[in-house]
Order: sequence, then structure tokens, then C-alpha cells
Amino acid sequence: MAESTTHHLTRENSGGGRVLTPKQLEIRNRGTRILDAAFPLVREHGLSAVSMESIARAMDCTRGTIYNHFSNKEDILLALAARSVRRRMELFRYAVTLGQDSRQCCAAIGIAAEVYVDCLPDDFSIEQITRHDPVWQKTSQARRKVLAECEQQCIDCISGVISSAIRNGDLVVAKSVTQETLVQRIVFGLWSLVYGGLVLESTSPSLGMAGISQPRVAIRRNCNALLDDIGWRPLFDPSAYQKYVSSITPKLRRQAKSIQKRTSQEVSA
Amino acid sequence: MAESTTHHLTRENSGGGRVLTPKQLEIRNRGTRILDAAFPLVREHGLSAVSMESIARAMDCTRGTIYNHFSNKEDILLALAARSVRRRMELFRYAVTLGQDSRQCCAAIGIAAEVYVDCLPDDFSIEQITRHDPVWQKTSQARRKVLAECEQQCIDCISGVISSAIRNGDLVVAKSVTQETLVQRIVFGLWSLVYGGLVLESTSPSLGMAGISQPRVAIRRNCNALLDDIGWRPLFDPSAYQKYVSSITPKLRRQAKSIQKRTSQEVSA
DNA sequence: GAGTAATTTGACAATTCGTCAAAATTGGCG
DNA sequence: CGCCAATTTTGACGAATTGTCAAATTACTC
Repeated sequence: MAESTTHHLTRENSGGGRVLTPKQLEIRNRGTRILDAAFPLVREHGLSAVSMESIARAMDCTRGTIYNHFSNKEDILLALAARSVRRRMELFRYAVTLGQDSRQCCAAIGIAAEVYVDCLPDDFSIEQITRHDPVWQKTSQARRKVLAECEQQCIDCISGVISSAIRNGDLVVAKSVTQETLVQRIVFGLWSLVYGGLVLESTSPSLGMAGISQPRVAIRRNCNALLDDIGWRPLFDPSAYQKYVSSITPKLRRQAKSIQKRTSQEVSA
Repeated sequence: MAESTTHHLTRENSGGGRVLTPKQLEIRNRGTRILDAAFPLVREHGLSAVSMESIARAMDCTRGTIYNHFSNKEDILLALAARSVRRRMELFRYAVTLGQDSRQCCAAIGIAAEVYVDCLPDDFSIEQITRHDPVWQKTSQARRKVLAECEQQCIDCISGVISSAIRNGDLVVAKSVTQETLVQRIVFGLWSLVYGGLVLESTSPSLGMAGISQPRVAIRRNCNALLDDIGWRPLFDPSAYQKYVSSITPKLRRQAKSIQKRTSQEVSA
């Protein structure tokens, strides 16, 4: 149960496995319903414009009821963020299945990140908002942990690709460093490059002014530069890369749309 | 004048250049005083915890007076951010003077960014907060423009280093791309890598969990990988690089402290 | 020092938050 | 079916904050 119950929402299942009453079922699903109500509001009006009252109105109840499930607005946001990270992870995992060799798998994750920003922009936005002090400080320990675990799974996805590249010889670990160090450096490098690039693209007014008109092209090229530098085979081949990207992009977009439509699932702690 | 006057704060200088009265001087400086009062409050309690009332109390006036200068809290934040970006730019410009060759200059800016985060963490934090929808949307066009111009100057600083590297032959432009494209790609790449890396370091709880224990080392190494890949001379030499970094870091830190102490200057539109 | 212009003030209306006692609903059981 | 006890929902309340504006205050000129 993700709920931070103020009262006692769950009934003691006294006397063995009792079936849930309709009311109990409704309550169990309410966490999800709250998130479903909050998400489009945040999308349309921005977080600060969304009040507990407006969320309550959107789902035909009063604020009090919502407070039975989440202790404040920030906690709702964190739950939304966890859901968003899960969607991203799902996209990443799907991306990995689209590669023929290890480096293609790696490239696919990068493209998946782009698709995530394009097709699920509100999720991306929510993830970003979450990364901020004022939000962070108000949230509960438990919910922070849930979010961290979701993020960890995303990282594991990339780490896995790199590790398997090392296992099958596409990537050779220099003697001067340990495998673990190398994996961490690559993960962190690609993550910084893609995340930083996409954030800058979406939030920096100076980008256009500086003449940086095709940030996506730059991100891709820079990632490949990073991977070439450490000698990850097969090395970057512009035309092959372009062809590959073109072939997987529509698949990733389709998958993203499908993830978006899928009935949202409550994040459980 | 940065002030967005609700009333008519400036008196018509009727009849040629009249000397300002004490009161007019006080008003002219008040923008700065407001920022000086707001900054430590934001630092200590976080943005959301700072109210107009608390800022007013900190500088012995009432909210009404502050509203004569800034139309809301977000506008104050944007002005604070512009000041922060200026400090960063100043550090970057100083960094450029510490390099013997073009690549050292480039490295120096990267280290300057690290020092900025370490020595002026509140400025970094404010810059980050600013990058967010809820804040952004409430601010005035004019103040957004001021901020964008400040950022542009930071970018120009890096672009300048790259351009001069091309001019003196340290960096050769491949035939397949224009010089401008290359410069933009490098600026954007380094910016993403450093900014993204530092943001992740400071806001991502998953970093430690993923075993990424030395993000700074990774950032530096990855930047050099990027520059090596495009063949910027002289190529990366670990020991020389380390030695250079060690030599400039204390200077940059000293400069940062000095910038921090310097009497803050109001950002004028 | 008086008069005028400009600035500061603080009370006001409007929001929003989180709480909690009272009201309403639910489900078990005769 | 209908009553009772347990549980959930409600909405009124107090506190905090925002932005406004007419009235009070202050500053400047002559």
C-alpha cells in the first residue's frame, strides 16, 4: 500500500482471508484515481496552478478524502513521478530488444529517451519538477524511496547493456581501470549527455540564440563520440547509425503511445 | 532600470540634468537591497518557504513597497538568477585567462563550473529553480530577456575559446561540416555533459545507489573524451591534465570567494 | 514652514492549506 | 428489512499568503 493513511483505511482481515467489500476495493483504487485526476491538471495548468481542491473536484470528492491517501500535494507529485519513471523504464527495456549488437542496444536507449520526451512530455516534465528542493523536502521518506528504486531500475537497464558488451568482447576494459569503474563512467556520461541535453533543449531560451538549432543531432553525435573514444565496437558509422535510428524510431513511438494509453497502475511501496 | 514600476517611481528630470535627491537614490538602490534580503532567505529556507512578507520584514518595509519594484516573487527570483549567471560568467572569463593553450582554457571553464557549484551553491540552486515552468510562466517578458542575455554571454565565452582554437590550428574542421556547426556541437556537448552531470550529482538520489561515487572524475574524463574524439590538440594526457587542474583550482576558488563577497550589483534591463 | 507630489502603508478580499468533529455511509447481523 | 457499530466523507475552521488600493505619511520645492 502506497497510502499514507491518516485514519485506518484498511480493515483487519479478521478470521482468515476475507473477500474485500466493494467499498474497500474502491478505496484501494483511489490512489490511482487521484493520480489519474491530477496528471492532466498538472499537464494543462502547470503544477503550481493545481490545488488539492481542483484535484478533488476533478474526481468528485473533497480535499479531506484525498488527504486520506496522500499527505500533501508534493507527495502526489512524487507518486506521479514514480509512475513516469516506470513508463520510461518500460520504454528503455523495449528499446534494448530492438538492437542487433550491443552498441545498437545502447543507441536504442538514447533514442528511447528522445521519444520519451516527445511522446510523453508531461511525464518528462513531472520528472523534472520532482528534482527540486521545494518539492523534495516536503515529501515522505517512503515515497522518496519508491522513486529512487524506479530510477535505479532505469540505470540497471543501461548498465546491463554495457556489461553484456564487455562480456561478449565488443568493449574491452583497459588495464588501468576496473570494469565497474568503466561501466559507471559510461552510464554517467551517457546519462549526463542525454539528460542534460534534453533538459537544456526544453528549458533554455539561450539555445536558439546561440545558434544551436539541432540539439538532437548534437546529442546523438556526442554520445557516439563518447562511445568511440572508449572503443566500443562496432565504431560509429554515420549512415548505418542513421538507418538504424530511422528503423527503430517509429517502433519506439508506437510503444510510447501504447504505454501512455495503458491503464495506469498505482505505485506501491 | 530593472524595476517594473507599478506607480511612477521616477521623477521627470524636468529642466535638464538634475541631481538625484537622497530619496530617489534610496529607491534606485532598493532593487538591490531586495535581492540582498531575499538571497539568504532562499538559501536558508528554500524558495517556497520564502514569502513576500518575510523578505519585507528582512529589510524593514512592507510588502507594498516591494511590489513597487517587482511584480511578484517569481520576478525577484529571475533577477536573482540573472545575478547568479553573471557571477558564473565572471568566473568563466577569469578561467579563460588561466590557460596556456586553447585546450587548457576549455578545461579551465569546466573546472570553473565545478567551482561555481561548490563555492556558490546557492547561486547554482537558484539558476536551477529558475528553469522551471511554474516560475517561468509568471515572470515578465523584460526580465526573461535580461536573463537570456546573461546566459548568452556565458555561451559566448566558451564559443570564443573554441573559435580561437580553430583559428590557431589546435582544432581542425572536417570538410563535411561548417565551422559554425562544429562550434555549436562542442559547446552544446560540453554544456550538456557538465551541466547535466552536476545537476544529476546534486539532485539524483540514485547516483550513489548506482555506485557512481566520483561523478566529478567522470565528468572530466568524459569531456576530454569528447574533445579527443574531434581531435582537439593537445590530446588528453592524464597526468598533465591532473597537474593543470590542481594548479588552477585554488585560483578559481579564490576568485569565486571574491566574487561572492563583492557588493552585489543590480541587474539592469 | 506650507503646499504639492510621490511613496509607503496596512487593511481587505481572495486563495489555498491541513485539521478535525460531526454527518453520512457502509456492511454485518438478527 | 432495518438497526447498529465501524468507517469514511464532509465541509467549516484557523492559519498563511497573495496582490491591490485608498488613505496616511513622507519628501521635496519654493
